[in-house]
Amino acid sequence: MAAEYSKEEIKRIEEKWRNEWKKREVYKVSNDSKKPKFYALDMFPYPSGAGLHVGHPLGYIASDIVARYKRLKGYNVLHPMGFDAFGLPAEQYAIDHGIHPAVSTAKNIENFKKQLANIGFCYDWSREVQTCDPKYYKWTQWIFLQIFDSWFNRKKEKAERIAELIKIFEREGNSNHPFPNSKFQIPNSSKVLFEASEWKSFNEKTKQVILMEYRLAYLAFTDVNWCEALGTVLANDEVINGVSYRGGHPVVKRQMRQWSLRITEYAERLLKGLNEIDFSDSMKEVQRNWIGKSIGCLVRFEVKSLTPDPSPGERGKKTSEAFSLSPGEGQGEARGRETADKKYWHVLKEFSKENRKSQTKEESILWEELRNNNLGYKIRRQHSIGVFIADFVCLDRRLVIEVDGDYHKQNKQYDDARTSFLNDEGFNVIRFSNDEVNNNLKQVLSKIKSKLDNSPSIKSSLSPGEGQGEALTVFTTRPDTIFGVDFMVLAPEHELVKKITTSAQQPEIEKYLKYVESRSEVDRMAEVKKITGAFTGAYAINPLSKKEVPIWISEYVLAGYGTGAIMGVPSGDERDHKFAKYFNLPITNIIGSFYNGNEANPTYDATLENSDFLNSMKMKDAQEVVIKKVEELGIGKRQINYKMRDAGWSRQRYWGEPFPVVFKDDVPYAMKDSELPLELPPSDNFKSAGNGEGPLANLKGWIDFAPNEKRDSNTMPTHAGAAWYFLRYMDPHNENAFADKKALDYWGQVDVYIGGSEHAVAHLLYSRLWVKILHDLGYLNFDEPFKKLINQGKITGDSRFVYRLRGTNKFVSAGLKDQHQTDELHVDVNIVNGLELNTEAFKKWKPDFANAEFILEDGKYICGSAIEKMSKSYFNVVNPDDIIENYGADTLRMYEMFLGPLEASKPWNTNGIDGVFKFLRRFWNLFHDNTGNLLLSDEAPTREELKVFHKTIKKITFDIDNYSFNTSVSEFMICANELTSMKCNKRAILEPLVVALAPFAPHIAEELWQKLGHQDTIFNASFPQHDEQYLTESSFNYPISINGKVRAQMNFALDMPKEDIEKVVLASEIVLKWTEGKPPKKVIVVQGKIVNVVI
RNA sequence: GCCUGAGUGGCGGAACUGGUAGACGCGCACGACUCAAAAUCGUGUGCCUUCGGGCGUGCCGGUUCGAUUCCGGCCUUAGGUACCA
Repeated sequence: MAAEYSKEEIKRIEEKWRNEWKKREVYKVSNDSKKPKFYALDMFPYPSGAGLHVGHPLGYIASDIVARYKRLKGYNVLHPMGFDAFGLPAEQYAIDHGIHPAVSTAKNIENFKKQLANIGFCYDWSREVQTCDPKYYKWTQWIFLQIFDSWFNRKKEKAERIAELIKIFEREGNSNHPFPNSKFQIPNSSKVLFEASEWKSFNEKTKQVILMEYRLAYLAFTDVNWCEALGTVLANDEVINGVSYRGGHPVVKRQMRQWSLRITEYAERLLKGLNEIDFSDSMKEVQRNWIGKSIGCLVRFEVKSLTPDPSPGERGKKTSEAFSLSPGEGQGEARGRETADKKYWHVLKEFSKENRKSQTKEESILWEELRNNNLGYKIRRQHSIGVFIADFVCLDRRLVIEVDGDYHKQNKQYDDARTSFLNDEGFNVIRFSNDEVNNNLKQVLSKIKSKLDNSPSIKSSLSPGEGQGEALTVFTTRPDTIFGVDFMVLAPEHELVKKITTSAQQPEIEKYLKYVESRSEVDRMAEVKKITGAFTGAYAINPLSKKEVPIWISEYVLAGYGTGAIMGVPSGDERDHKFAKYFNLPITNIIGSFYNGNEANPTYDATLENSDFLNSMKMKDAQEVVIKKVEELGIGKRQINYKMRDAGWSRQRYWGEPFPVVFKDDVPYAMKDSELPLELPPSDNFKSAGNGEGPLANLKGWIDFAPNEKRDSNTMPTHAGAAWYFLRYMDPHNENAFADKKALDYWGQVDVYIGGSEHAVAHLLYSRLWVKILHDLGYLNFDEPFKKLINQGKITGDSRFVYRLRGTNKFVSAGLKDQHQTDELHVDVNIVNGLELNTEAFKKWKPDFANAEFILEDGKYICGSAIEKMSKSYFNVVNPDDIIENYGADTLRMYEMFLGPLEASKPWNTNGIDGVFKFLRRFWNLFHDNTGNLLLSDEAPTREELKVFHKTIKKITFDIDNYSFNTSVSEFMICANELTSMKCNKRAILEPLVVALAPFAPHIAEELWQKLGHQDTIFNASFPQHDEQYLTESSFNYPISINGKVRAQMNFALDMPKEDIEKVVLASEIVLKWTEGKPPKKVIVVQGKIVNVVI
C-alpha cells in the first residue's frame, strides 16, 4: 500500500472519510451523556445565491477545531449548523425572476451544504434547523406569543404573565404599575391611573387596549423608518445615514401600526448582563452605545410671557357650591394656579384662605403630621383643583387626602361626583373619617404613606407643560451648568410650541415648521451640522436664577429623546454655542478661563462662576448639589434616559413568519397553541399590497378568513428566527415544546459563539432579550445565551488590475501605465500568477478581450493590485472549492488558520498556501519510507524526541484554549521540522501526535490513525497530555547583555547562585573587553532569564 | 467629533505576567539534483557598515539595570457610532 501525499491520494482520503463519517454517524450527538457538555456554535448563515468564498468558512473552521478538540478532551460537544432562511434577498429575487423564495432558498441551502461538506466539518446534521420550516417557525410564533402574553414588572425587574397583571388591576388598579409609556392615557379619558373598581367597569376593548400598553410584544402606532422603494419598514439598525442598508434607498419617518418588542424595559438588564459575558471590549462598547444610558436630571422651567386663555367650559358647569365645602384655616402660599381652574382662581383663593382659618380638629391633627415633609412628601392644604378645594394634596404624586366632616356623610352622592372629577384631573383620592383620625392616627398615616410611595412621581411621568400651567421640562446631563442657561430649545414637534408661540412670532414659527416638514431624513442626515431655528416669542424662567431666557425651536433637538426640550448652555455645549453665535444670543460664561469665547468647553473640571450658590464649586461636585436642590424644590428629579428605542417587529414582507394572532374588533388575540403554526400561505404575488400593508394582504381569503376575524398582513423580521435558533438545536425535533426542559438544562449556555461583528446590535441584542424573557417566564435557567463571543475578522480580497489605453484594446503593464492615458479595470485574480497576468487566459476570459494587445515590461504583463473586500464585481473572489480541488480540505483549513489571528481582518493571498501543504506532506512522510510504505518503529523514543513532543502538546493545548490557532499551526510546523531532522518514526511519538493534529486536519489524521491499526474513529481517542518532566532543563543559556544590549551567551546550571554567575560573567573575556577593566556600575542577574552588566 | 482596536522585515505574522525582537510561513538569493526547466532538498535572508560596530517594533518624551510590552502627548489606519442634551 504505497502512497505519497499527492493530489490524487488526498482526494481519495478526504472523500473516503467524509463518506465513512456519515455512514458511521461519527458526529451524532446525544443529549444523554455523563460527560461534561460543551456547546460550540457558529452564526448560522443566510443562504445567499452567491455561495461561499474563502472568507466565509474562517469562523466555521475555528469552531470546528474547538469542537473536535473539546471532544478529544472528553466533552460531549454540541456543534450544529442550520440556516437563517427567511429574508429579503430571496423575496427580491422572487420579484425580479419569478422564482418562489421557497424554491430558491432550498436550492441555495443545498449548494451551501455541499460546499460546507467539502471542508469536513463535524456538524451533527441531524440537528439542522431552517427558520423557514413550519416545524421550526411554529415555535418562533409560539415564543412570540409568550412575549405577547408578558409584561415587565418594574418592581421585580422581570417579565411576568399578563394574567398576573390582570389580577393586580383587579386588586388595586394600576397605581403601582403605571403605563410604561408615560404619554399613554386611558382611552376616552386623560387619565393615566385607574382604580380596581374602574378596571372592572372597563369594557373588553378598553381592557385590551390597556393591556396592550404593557405587553412586551405590542401593537401600536409608532414612528417607523419607511422605505418606499422596498415597500417596507426597516429597523433603526437597517438604516444607515438615512438610506436602507440593502440597496441604499431613501428612508422617511412615518406613523404606522406596527408590532414592537418592548426591549426598552430590559435596557438596564441588557446593560448589566454585559458584565457577566465574555465579549470583546469593542463589542460590549457597541452594545453599550446602542443602549445609550445617560444619567441626568429633569428640570422644570415655568413659561413666562404666557397669556393663557383658559377654557373652563365643562369644568365650570360642575357644582359651583363646591367652593364652600371644606371648612378650614391656615397660612400658605398661593400655588393653586397650577391646578385650579384659572377662571375661578381669584374666588377659590379667597375660599382657601378662609378655610385655613377655620380648620376642624381632625384636620389640624393630620396637618401637624403631614406638614414639613414629615412623610417625605410635600403636602399642601386647602389647595384648589379645578373648581374644588382639596383638604390636603400631594401634587407630585397626584394624591388628594380628605378628612370627611359630618357634611360628607350626609351627602355620599356629592363625594362621588367630587372623586370622579378629581380622577379625571388625574388625582387619586383617599378619604378618612374623623373617627379614624382621632382613634387610629398611626394607621391613617401609614395608609397615606404607602399610597404615596406607590404612586408614580409626576415629574417623571408628565409630559412637559402637561396639566399644570405652562411649564416645560428639560432633560440635562449637566445640571451643574444651570446658571449658564441662555435660552431654551424645543423640538419642532414639541406639543408646547403651538401653545406658547406669541402672535407676533406666529408667522416665523409656521414658516420654520413648514421647512422642517419638507426635509427628508436624507436631507437632515446630510446637513446635520446646519444651524436652523426660530424664536417662539415666549420666555422661560430659570427656576434657580429666576433669569428669563428666550424659547426657540430647532431641528437639532430631537422629539424622541429626553423630553424633546433642552436648556441651551452655550459656554459648555458645542451645539448650543453654535446656535447662540448663529442667532446672536448672549453667552453667559460660567467656567471662567475654561471658556475662550470661540468655542464651547464641555469640561467637568472648571470651577463655577456666575452661578450664585454654586460659585467656586467644582462642576463635578455641583452636579449632585443641583439635583438635590431641584428635588427639594419639587421642580425636578434625577432621571436615567436610554437612547435605545423599542424594536419594530413588523415587516411588509412575504418571506417571513406570519404573526400568530387574530384580530377581532381591531384587537389582536393570540392563536391557541394547538393552532400553530400559522403557516405562510402559498402566493405568487410578493409585491407590497400598498397602503403600508404587506404582500399577504393580496390574499384576501387568508386575511379575512372568517366573518369579523382578520389576520395580520405583516410578517416578522429575520431577527425572529435567529433570536432563539441556538435553543432549538438542543432538541430540534420536539413537537411538544420549543425544546425539552431537560435538554435546555443540560446544554445551557453556548460556551463559545463565533461569528461576524456585523451582528453586534441587532441579532445579539434580540437573542439576549428573548433568552431573558424566556428565563423570566421559567423556561430557561440561564439569562444570557452566549458565555463567550468571538468575532472572526473579515478576509479581504487581493484585487488585480489591468490598464487599458483609452479608446483602444491595448493593455499596458503597470510599470509603464503612467506614460499613457489609461483606464483601470479589475481582472480575475484566478488568471494572474502573483502579479503576472496570464495573457492567453486573459484573451479567453471575456470575448471583448479576444484581440487584446499588450505592452509588456521585461517580457511580462504586470498587474496593479489593491486590498478590497471580496466581491464578485471585483473579480477577486477565491472559492474554497478551487483550493480544495488543488490542495485538499486539510490544507485549506490549516491555511485559513495560519493566515493570522482569528479576530484580525486580513487579506487573502493564496501564495502562502504551499507552506502549509508542505507541512502536511512532511508530517505524512514521518510515517512513511521514501517509497510510500508505512514504516514505524516501536523503539522507545529518545529524550530529545520526547521533549519535542511534550513541548508541542503543551503549546498547542495552550493555544487552542486561547483561540490562537495561527500559532498552533506554527508549532505543528516546528514539531514536524524537528522530528524530520531527527528522523523520528517512533510510534510512541507519532501516534498521539496524530490525535493532536486531528482537530486541524481531520482527514489526514483519520487516515493515519487507521493505518496505525485503529478500527474506531480517531475522534473517540483522547487528546494527549503533556508532561512537564520532559521539559525541565538543568541548565540555561544566559544571554549576557551589556547596557541592555546582548553581547554574548553563557551556559550556567539553573540552580547556580546569582553571585557565582556574576563572578564568572565579570571574569569573562567578552565582558572584560567592554568594561575595559573598570568595575561595572551594577550587575543584574535574573535567574533563568538574563544577565545585564551596566558600565 | 466620540468610542474601540491596530501600527513590528519585501509580505502574512511571532514574542506568556517588562528580560536574547523578527518564531513559523511566503517571497527572494545562492547551492544540490537535472541536458534544461518545474518539482524537491539544503544554506542564507531586518537595515546600514569603514566589519570595530551602529541603527532598528508609527512619532516625541518619561519610568526602569532593561520597554514591542508600563506612563504622558501626538500621528496614521480600520471598525463602530453620532445633532442623544
